[in-house]
Amino acid sequence: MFLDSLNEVQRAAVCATEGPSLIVAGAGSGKTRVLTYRIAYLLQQGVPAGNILALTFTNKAAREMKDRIRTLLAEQDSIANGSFRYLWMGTFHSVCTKLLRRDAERLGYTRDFTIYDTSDSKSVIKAICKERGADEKIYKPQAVLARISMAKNNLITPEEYGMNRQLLQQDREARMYDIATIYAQYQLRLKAANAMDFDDLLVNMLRLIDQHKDVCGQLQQMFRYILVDEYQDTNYVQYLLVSRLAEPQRNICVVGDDAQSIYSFRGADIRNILNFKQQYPEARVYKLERNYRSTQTIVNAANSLIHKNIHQIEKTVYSENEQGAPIRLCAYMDDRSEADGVASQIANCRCGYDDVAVLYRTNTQSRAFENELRKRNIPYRIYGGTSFYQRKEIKDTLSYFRIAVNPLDNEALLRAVAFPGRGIGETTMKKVSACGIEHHCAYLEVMRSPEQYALPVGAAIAKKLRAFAQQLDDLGALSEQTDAYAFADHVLKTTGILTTLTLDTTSDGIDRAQNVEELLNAIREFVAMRQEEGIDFTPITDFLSEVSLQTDQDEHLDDTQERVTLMTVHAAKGLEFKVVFIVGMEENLFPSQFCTQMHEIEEERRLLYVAITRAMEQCTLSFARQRFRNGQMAFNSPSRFLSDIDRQYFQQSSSTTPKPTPAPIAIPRIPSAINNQHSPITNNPSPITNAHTPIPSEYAEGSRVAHRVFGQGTVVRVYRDEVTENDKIEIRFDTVGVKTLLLTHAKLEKLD
DNA sequence: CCCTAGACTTTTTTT
DNA sequence: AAGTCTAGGG
Repeated sequence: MFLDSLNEVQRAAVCATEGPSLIVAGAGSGKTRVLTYRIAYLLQQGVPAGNILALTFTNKAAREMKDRIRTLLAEQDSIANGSFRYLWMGTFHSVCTKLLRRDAERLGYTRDFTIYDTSDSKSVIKAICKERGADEKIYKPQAVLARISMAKNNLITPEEYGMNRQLLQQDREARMYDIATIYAQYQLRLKAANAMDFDDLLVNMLRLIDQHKDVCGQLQQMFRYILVDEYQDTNYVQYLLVSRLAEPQRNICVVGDDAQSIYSFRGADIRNILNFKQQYPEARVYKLERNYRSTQTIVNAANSLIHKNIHQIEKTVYSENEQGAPIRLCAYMDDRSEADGVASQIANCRCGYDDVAVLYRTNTQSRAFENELRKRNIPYRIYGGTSFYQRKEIKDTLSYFRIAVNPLDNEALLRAVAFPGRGIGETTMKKVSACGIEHHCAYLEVMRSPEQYALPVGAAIAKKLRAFAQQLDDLGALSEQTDAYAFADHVLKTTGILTTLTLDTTSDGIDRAQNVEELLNAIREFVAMRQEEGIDFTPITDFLSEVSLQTDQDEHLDDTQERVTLMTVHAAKGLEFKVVFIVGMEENLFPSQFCTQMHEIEEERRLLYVAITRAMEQCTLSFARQRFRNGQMAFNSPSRFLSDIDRQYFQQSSSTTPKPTPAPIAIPRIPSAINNQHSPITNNPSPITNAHTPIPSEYAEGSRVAHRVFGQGTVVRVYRDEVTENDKIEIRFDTVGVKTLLLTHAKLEKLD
């Protein structure tokens, strides 16, 4: 029997299928294993796959789990093998989307509703703020959206928001007095556009089951077994959703680790897991405390760190693996030498590239490592950052699909109008949108018949508007009859997207054209895949709904080459690597500069805990004494967390070299006391770079030139900036002082 | 209306 | 550094 490979607690947790269970799973304790075995076990017990709902937090986790179950069932040669694909498994958001599409009409949406991503949402908020004449310096779209999102995650309606003293007080401190109204308008706009944002997917799902008892009953009947991974990262709405669906059978199994809760910034509430036992008094609790992944040194070092947190569930994670190598700590002069040092350590590493990961706090840190790895011909794979579907050219192209499927999608319309340029400008679209809002109709509708809505535009523009509306309407009609691939191909060719992109022969422009080609390929593959599943007709709407929640771009990059993995610590959750480098261990970076309160620092500490426990054999921490950030050099002291880790687990330094050295050196002194004070970022006005080479030019040093804006001046020098690889000219203007301009762009006139 | 050059701002993590 | 915003010229 396949349960033999589990330890006792694990097996018990797998087999306790009836009633609520809480599995507290320490890092590396085989949590995913228990979940996958549990599902496989259920299937083997004859539970139909369609009755099982498994919720994960990221796409990656869902994919991983699916693969593992597939493998497990294949090994077992199980009869359950075939039904595997009827499993309900995915992120909260993707499962909710699928369920919502079936019953969207009940909530006043069509089944083709659009999912607005963050940039769509921000754009809506920006428009609202502008219309209201709000100060853009204070009402930053991102900040406003964060407030709205927070409210939604806690199921607070706009009306409730307006009456909530605590929220209003917080807003007052940020000098935003109007969030409730903006929130209300925002919701109206989305509804009118037949669109939901990420949070709406969850909130509306909850509304659906709360307001429609039949749907609720049906889903409760269907999901007889519910499993939730990473339960410590669920927010209030997710908690309510799970609670509702689990009634009345209460076959709910949640898995999590409070020590790995790292998503409170998006509303995750650790109390969900802490209070589970109170919510389900009959729940069985399983504690998985033995770590199978890492060496004792790594586990103990991580423990010593996490014990510095005040709030935690009592739990002893231990390893019976080898003691293993000590944790290494490397100090570098700057970010570049850090990347250089890590790359050279990777090059000399005896293990395969697949076994190595470089983990960082922020996505922007990846660049330095990319450069150094490329220099050494070390293949790497980068996760996160701006995903394929966020790129401008892709978003532009997708907006044509979006509007064809959902003519109310105003954000898509605004994008489509702007690219490729067709003589309909911002001013005109401002009028169109104002008109659409006033008449409570889609912007597209206004464009169809501008005169009917008394749009104040000239006849020529009205004609352009009508023509474009007609084109989009035609696409809409076509999208229903044509296969996704044929449709996309048609859109690319008839709207001028392809021609415009191929016109640009700069290297970036070629990239963009290729990206769009790749999108077309992805659609072709999608259609082919569906065909294999026996679905003959795949309209573009199916592709859109599949793609809108997809964030990992290079999933289909299934090459066989071994690669080093580069990603944020957040993205690394749930993964493991033999060798892990955790870089940028500096104050104001890790922990992030934005945490001020203790609970935020504790979350960052948990984040480092997650990072360290990804390592199986070797873990190396590093920091730089100075690094380029936002175009300036920043000096930060080593992270306070370094002194939270018990010294005995570090490699003891044999000699202390005070000299700056490019090679990793043992840090002479770990900051001893906890430094509660944030050391401010020091700005160095003149970065210590000597990468400016004089180049020959028609503008001699000391010669007089004239600029159309800055007036006359004297050339100081002309040089090549090795960092940016731009040729620059520095001029001392008579009236405005010294300016540095791009040589190729500056429009200068020589004076003799 | 559209483009360009220059100024100005932004700072985390993800669905 | 990189992206967004704006003024001004075409």
